[in-house]
Amino acid sequence: MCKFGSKTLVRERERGSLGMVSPALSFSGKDCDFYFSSRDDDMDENNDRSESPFGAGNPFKSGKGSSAGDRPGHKRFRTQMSNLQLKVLKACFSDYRTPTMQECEMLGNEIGLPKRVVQVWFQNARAKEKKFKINIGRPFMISQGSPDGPRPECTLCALASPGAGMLGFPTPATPSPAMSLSTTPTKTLLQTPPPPPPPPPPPPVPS
Amino acid sequence: MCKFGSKTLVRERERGSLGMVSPALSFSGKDCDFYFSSRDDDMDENNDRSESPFGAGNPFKSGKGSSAGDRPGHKRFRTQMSNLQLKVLKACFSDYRTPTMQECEMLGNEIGLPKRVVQVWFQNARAKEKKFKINIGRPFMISQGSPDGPRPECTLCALASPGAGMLGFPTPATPSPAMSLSTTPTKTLLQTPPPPPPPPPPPPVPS
DNA sequence: TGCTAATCAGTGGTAATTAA
DNA sequence: TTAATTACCACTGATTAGCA
Repeated sequence: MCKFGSKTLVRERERGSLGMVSPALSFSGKDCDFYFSSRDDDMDENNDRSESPFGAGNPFKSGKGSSAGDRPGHKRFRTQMSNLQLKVLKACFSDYRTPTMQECEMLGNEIGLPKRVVQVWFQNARAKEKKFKINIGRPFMISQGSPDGPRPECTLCALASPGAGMLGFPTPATPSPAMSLSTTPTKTLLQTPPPPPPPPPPPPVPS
Repeated sequence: MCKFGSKTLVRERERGSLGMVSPALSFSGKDCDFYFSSRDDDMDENNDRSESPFGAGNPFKSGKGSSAGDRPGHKRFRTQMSNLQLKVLKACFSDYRTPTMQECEMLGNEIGLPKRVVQVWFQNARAKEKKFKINIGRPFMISQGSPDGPRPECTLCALASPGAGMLGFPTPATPSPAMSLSTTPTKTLLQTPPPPPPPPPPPPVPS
């Protein structure tokens, strides 16, 4: 089984092209260096966006092809996100924790970060949130309406509360199997409202 | 280790389509721009891909007889279906599980996917369904009213699928017992009307 | 140092292939 | 065609490592 291979990202998930109505973030962020890790697991594709409003000065992309990471003596690049970028990311995160690749890409374009970075940020954010929840929920003192408590509500509909910030999630700290519903409601990130909901039923083959 | 299922989410979102009525798929999907997958390793893609509603990019795989797949170093192309496409496919699947070649072709045209992809999808769908059926019939706790599927929705809000009939397609193909619920009903949040909560998308950035 | 971006390693779903 | 495999790919959890 091949575990990972490089990925060519050809994938297109649900193309949010729909209407991305994104709020046009026109930030003037400042720095955003991307680096590319071309390691296996991820793909990186650097979309070249060298001119994004967020400023992209990419330091130098490590040569990519060759695993830049394993290079001893090579520093790993660490993207320094601007406040603005973080703000946007957090805002989005409160809405949905697991954007699709495509959404990551769009969002990345909006704020001037490579898709990969956005993706990683979300991953880390999810991890962080989870860890946090577990911590507070653990110790004996769970009694109470614990903040994170096992909220019976459904993750589907209970999106995080807007103001909630990261912890807005209902998901119980414990990943109960049953819950694997993973809250990820993937939806179009930037709330693209475009096409109404139309699940066009399949026509029984137009014969 | 039960981790959560991952991705599944992207796909099957709400499936209330059961009733789906008007088909009307009039997509013009056919564009099919194909991208040739870039090859070898990383590279990336970046260009935005097509814009058709379906986006279908058909990679036209297997082109020549030289089995595209066996080519070492050559990645096998993997079609990434959009939600819309999946929705349609599932809906169709609920109607008839074994469409003819012709039907596959027509359907493919409607949604912008090559006949072959449609055909394969149906094959896999049948296989998955079968597997699923076998699985649920076994393990403990199957009690539930629904013979076919786990109901992912939440009772609180009942947001998810109303009738959730799962079109005949039990999405959860997960083998793991515990996970069987992982059907992640991902739904399109976007359209979730419920919470008026205005998810602040990306803040308008103060320039 | 703590926070967190990036990476490593492993898991699971599923599109595409191959065998029967 | 079905059944079994193979290969792709996004995700999670755990680490590693940069920088305030």
